[in-house]
Amino acid sequence: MTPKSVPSETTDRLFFYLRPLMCLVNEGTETVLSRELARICRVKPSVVRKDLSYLGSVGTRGVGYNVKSLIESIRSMLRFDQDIRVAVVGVGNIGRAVLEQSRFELEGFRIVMAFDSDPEVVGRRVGKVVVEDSAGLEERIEAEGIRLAILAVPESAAPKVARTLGNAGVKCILSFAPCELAMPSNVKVTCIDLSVTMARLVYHSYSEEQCEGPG
Amino acid sequence: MTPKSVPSETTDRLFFYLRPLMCLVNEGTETVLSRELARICRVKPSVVRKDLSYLGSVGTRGVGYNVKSLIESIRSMLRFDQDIRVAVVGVGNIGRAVLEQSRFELEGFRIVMAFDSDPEVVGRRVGKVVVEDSAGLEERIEAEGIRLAILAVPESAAPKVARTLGNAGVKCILSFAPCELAMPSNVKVTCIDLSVTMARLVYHSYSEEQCEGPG
DNA sequence: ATGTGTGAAGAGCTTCACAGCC
DNA sequence: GGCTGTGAAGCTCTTCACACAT
Repeated sequence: MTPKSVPSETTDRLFFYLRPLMCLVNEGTETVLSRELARICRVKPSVVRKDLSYLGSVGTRGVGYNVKSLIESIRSMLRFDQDIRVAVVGVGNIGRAVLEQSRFELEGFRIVMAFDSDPEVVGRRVGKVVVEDSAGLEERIEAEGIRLAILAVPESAAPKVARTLGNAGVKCILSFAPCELAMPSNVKVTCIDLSVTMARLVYHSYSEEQCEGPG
Repeated sequence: MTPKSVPSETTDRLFFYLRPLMCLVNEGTETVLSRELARICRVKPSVVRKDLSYLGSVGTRGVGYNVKSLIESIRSMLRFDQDIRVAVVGVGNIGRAVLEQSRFELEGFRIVMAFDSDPEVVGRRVGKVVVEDSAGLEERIEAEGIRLAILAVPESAAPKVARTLGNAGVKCILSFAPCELAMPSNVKVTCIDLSVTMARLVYHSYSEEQCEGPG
């Protein structure tokens, strides 16, 4: 039971608000109106206000929302108030891209380990970590108490590696392999599936065309 | 106005059903029950039946659904019955990963062009295409009538390149740059935002824990 | 007997208008 | 005056039970 039953759409949007808010704070903006945040995120102002109302009364009537305290409130509600430690498994093209993304640190993630089975890659430094041998994966991840792993291994290896991660106590897997991982329900899996994403995108582009086309 | 107002959640799930259905067809399975498809996709059988009912009466009572004709029906409704031609812009780690993903062809996508501005990369063959110079991007994409582009350039370059793509007539952009592209409404943009995805994943893993923990 | 197709009830989210506070 | 906070209405999606087809 959540304290007051926050709609899941609302929590999804709260995550989404965080990035523009951090941009605003970097630009030195102190206050933001529901109208502005709505414009940036392409939702309605009333949606923003309703969503933020689940945080309590975090705004000031007649003035708007204080950006910094808004970020804090959101991160607190989303259990995102301390850095999340991440392990990357598989250092191919995708794994490298993730490891070299320095932005993650600014956004509350810390990549603390990377694994690969290729001797060519093991021992090399990529981003801020040195790639370790997959052989020690389970033990190392369990020892470090890693909650979230990014799975960037070939599809053929994915289910096996995922099981190992589950045994090591990982609770979340972000997978780039577009296949069923068959994990128990206590391990949450999200799959980045480009085919599905692209197909949806194209579909929606046709629908819009119909709506906006000349009558 | 859609013919009979298909819920957007339903179209989303229909895309999602396609992959397991194609696996089934590859395994030689001819018939599938709503119960099985539901188990694979982790939804309820009644959801599957309701979703598929928007395609018309595509199943046989007492028997199930014919896998092949189901795939055809779904692809037809989703306007996904012919290959989608794709251009990849930016051949760094992510661009390479996309270009080398041979799976896309099996799933209805054909990557026909790739662009980069780095002379080191231009002219090289990656996957099935030869990387072209970004200088010719607008002209080439317009000439080929590309509808969907995958944007895998550094964040700093993303908005500018996106504008060029828009001018070239692209209708859909799948972006890996986690930033606002500020496109007009006739260009649909989907952003692969790992930070948001990871944060949501971790959040949900905590909620589950509460529900399933020992009372 | 078995599994699909569907109307109607129910749950959840969105929207709007305006009260409340600065 | 200006913008937030919110209850209630409206809408969309989900769920369930059972009629219907094989």
